[in-house]
Amino acid sequence: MNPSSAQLSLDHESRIEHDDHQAIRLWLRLLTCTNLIERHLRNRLRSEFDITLPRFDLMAQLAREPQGLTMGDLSQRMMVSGGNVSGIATQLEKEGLISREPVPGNRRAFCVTLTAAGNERFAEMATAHEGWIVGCVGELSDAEYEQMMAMLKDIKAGVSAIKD
Amino acid sequence: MNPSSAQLSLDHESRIEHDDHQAIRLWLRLLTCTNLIERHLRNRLRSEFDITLPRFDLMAQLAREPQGLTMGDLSQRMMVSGGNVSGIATQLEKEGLISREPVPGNRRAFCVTLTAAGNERFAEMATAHEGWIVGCVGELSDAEYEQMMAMLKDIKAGVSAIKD
DNA sequence: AAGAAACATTTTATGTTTAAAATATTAAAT
DNA sequence: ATTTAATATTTTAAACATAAAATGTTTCTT
Repeated sequence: MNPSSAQLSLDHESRIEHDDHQAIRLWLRLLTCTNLIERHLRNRLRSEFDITLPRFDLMAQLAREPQGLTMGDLSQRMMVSGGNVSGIATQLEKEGLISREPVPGNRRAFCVTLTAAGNERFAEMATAHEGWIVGCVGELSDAEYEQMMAMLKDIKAGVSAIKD
Repeated sequence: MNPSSAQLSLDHESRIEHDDHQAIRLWLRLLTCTNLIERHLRNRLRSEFDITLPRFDLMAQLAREPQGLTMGDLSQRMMVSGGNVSGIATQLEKEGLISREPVPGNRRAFCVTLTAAGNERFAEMATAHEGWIVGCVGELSDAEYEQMMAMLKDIKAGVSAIKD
């Protein structure tokens, strides 16, 4: 109940054992950092713009592609299930921030785009959002940034190559 | 609908714009990597051990502390809300993998421990789990590992210092 | 001792997320 | 033409997650 530990904080990394593999330590630290940043962004979006992170995420993907994306595109890019996108899109549509229109040549697909209101709203949020992220990971030097990006690129490629 | 992009994959990073700050690129890549690994672990745990990641997570924290942890300890270390831990613990208890017993000197707290069955079950999973993680992030050299750990440590400290 | 404050947990209401099934459309192969 | 397979989305059910309220316990202050 009162574990004597030399650790500074209690989080995912608390579960590390002496003999754990390097890889596990790295993974748990990675997970902790991502969770901390994600929580921070989530809280800020809520308190300052009254929006959830998934909704912001969907809008961010659309802001990048003015011509629109299909539901499947969004699912892939947001890295969540299709059913999930369906629910989020329904809400954003109800709020008038996105529109879902049938694609002329393909009656299966829907083309999702930001409405004028959505664009305006997203622009407001994007600036603040960028500031928060710089506040989280902006302290690294250019060299460190390059190193980190390269290592993460390798990890990403490796994991993507794994077939479940 | 068919954005011409030089990118290799479609994920969180798809929303990067040319003029985005370094920090945003790093954050989105970090998020992508974590999501990919987490999804992989989740799929494996389900297909090979029929358990969810949160339940495994809770058991992993307990395996590290044989004397047990309180619900509050678990909430902090798993980085999720107390109510969430309550629900997960209820299920694991129902499955006989953990036990929740009152603490002698403190009638507010509960001491949560792995049962014998829970210990046995966790041991089986832990070996496989370590292998999966090594497969995800084990390709880095020792030097790279040290660099990454150091940078993430700084990020973690910085973000932890932010008061919402 | 009494009241106030902090603590530990559970419960409730709401929302998110996934996997899987269901529905429907399109494309390919007989 | 018909079947088959692949695609795109929605719906459903179960699990997960949070915030906030409720309950009960302990500690602190007076």
